[in-house]
Amino acid sequence: MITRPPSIKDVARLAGVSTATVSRTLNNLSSVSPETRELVMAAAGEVGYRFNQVARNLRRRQSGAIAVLVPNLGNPFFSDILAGIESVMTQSSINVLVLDTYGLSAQSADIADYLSSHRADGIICLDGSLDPGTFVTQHNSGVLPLVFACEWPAAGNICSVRADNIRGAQLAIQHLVDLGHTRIGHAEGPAANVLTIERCRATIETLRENKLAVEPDWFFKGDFSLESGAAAARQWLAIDTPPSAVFCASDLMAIGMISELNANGIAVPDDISVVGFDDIDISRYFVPALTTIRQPTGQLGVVAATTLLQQLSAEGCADSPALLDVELIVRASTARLTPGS
Amino acid sequence: MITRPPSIKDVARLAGVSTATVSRTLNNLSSVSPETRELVMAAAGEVGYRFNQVARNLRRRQSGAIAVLVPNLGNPFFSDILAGIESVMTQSSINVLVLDTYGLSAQSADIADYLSSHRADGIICLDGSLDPGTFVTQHNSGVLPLVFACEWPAAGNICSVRADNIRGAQLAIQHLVDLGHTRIGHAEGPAANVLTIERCRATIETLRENKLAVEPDWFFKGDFSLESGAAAARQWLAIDTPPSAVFCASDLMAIGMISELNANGIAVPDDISVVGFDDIDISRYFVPALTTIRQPTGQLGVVAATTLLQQLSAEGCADSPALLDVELIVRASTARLTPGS
DNA sequence: CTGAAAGCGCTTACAG
DNA sequence: CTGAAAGCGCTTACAG
Repeated sequence: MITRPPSIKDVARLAGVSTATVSRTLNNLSSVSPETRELVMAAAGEVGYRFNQVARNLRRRQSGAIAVLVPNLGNPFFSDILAGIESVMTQSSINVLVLDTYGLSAQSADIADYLSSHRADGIICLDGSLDPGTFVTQHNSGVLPLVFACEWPAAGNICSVRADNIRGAQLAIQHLVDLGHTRIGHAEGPAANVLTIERCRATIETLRENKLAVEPDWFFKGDFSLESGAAAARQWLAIDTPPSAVFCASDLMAIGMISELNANGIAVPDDISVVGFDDIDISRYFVPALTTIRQPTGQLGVVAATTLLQQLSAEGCADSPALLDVELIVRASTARLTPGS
Repeated sequence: MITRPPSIKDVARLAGVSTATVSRTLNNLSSVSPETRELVMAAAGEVGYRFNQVARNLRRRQSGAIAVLVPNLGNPFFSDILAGIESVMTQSSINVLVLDTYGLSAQSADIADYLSSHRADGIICLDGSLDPGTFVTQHNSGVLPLVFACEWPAAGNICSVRADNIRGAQLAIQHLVDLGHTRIGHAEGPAANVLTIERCRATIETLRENKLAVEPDWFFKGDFSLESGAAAARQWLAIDTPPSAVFCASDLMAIGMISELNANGIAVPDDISVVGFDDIDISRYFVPALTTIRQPTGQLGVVAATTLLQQLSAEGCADSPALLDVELIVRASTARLTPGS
């Protein structure tokens, strides 16, 4: 025979106290006497009591969950951030909902609908292309507590945590300059993406500071993906005087590019130096091992989660974005410019 | 001034009907007359009504969420499965909670605790090392609806969806045999893992069927990771008569192995052929492009989600596990055995 | 330190 | 087709 699971009512009855006292005990409120506490805990154990989060959430008018909007779950870079977020939230006993915005981005109404039905108390958004207006779903025209991580919307003053993309691009370009390269190109991320814009701008500025040419033909459009790296390689192959070094906006692009160059008889780093961005796990095992800019991926998730937690406890968000350090990792895909190349 | 968000009570008042009627309208129950329906919808729009899932869930004694237990979120293979699950669940308006079991596996009590507080209505577990007993958290000593995907517990008759690992290993080994290899090794996944066991067993059987040696020294212990592939390479280098071909239990291991071999002057496929397993995105861009066994990763997630949905609607689960097809993808990391190697 | 009671925002048998 | 009412399992001012 199927009975319903025990509630605090059953615990209260067995312990001979009120449900209020059971609740206080379960919540570790100090106002419960040690004797009563023991009584309640014993009763809870005896009836096999299991706390019901849904009931608490309804009463507290919250969902007990935060939503993470991921542009593309399949991308290891994003899932690493997600792992960082998850580790923090689990400790706070907050549920982590994942939403893949891939495909949904177009109709962000879907996302707004989803979030508007009181499913999440806050949001971490890894997709900078999403209009923050999407999240204005609260009553009182308020916005759900919201933190952008990694990417962020170009407009407005939104709470965000970021890697130092400017410095990343500077490090990459300066590294190539220091190796003697004078013809340096850049394989870009998706147009309009803030990361694309920052890395691209810093690339150009650093080239100028070094009095090097900024040659439009050496800037290849892409979208962070493996395939767009391969496409950049094909463009490179078609250029009369191609750059001797290319800074790619992601490791995946660098890998795609090197792969396609290789298939066409161009050797890295002998014929061309390539720098990536991200330092995903595979980079150090790629052949050649990738020189790249390391982002603190997991840390990005951890800080974003911590920041959101602060917002949830009404502490607000710092005015300026949290900027996390990046680091140049020199491996085998870059080399000193040799006369032949 | 902060007011509370409108509830069906507010909608009912404005529409001049009962909350029951509002609820029926919102749930698209046919028993509502078209006129009333319109009245209600108009009122809902006017007050800016947003449905409250938490309240529904409490009333229906459910959580409206399923939990996905992932051994390691950072592994692109798992996040691809997660993406498949997410796509199905979102359509059914069910929340997807992610739990990284990395680190928690030891104290599976944590997981049991988490799940026992009525947070999830069902579970998809990608971690075969987790004891299904962990999920016996329901009252009536019932088990939460549960589907294992990709991995599964060795003991018992648990609902699961799997790739055809046996056939995958057969395809890999037969491919190497067909290329003329006679000394064939295997880089294994983690000990005690069902995938390791199945792939290993099928490897041995296929070698025997082809009357080839099963040489213990040619079986390298690993754990699916890049680093364990590199470790296998170091072992390979230390062998007097090493195998001329190695089947790796994962693409990551294959990549790690090839990378380390390369660093030691051994060329793939000239000196040794290597086959992977999974066909992760990067495999076709690796240098050399990986010959591998393709698993229908996203599909694995989709089928697991669909299966769990069936269980949730009390349709139960098929007795035999769902077996998804795998496919041999021949690329550049394997080659015909040449006299020199 | 503890209890009685109201209430979170829904759903759903029951009655009409 | 519709309403009145009970109830999901908690929390929390209020009173003592």
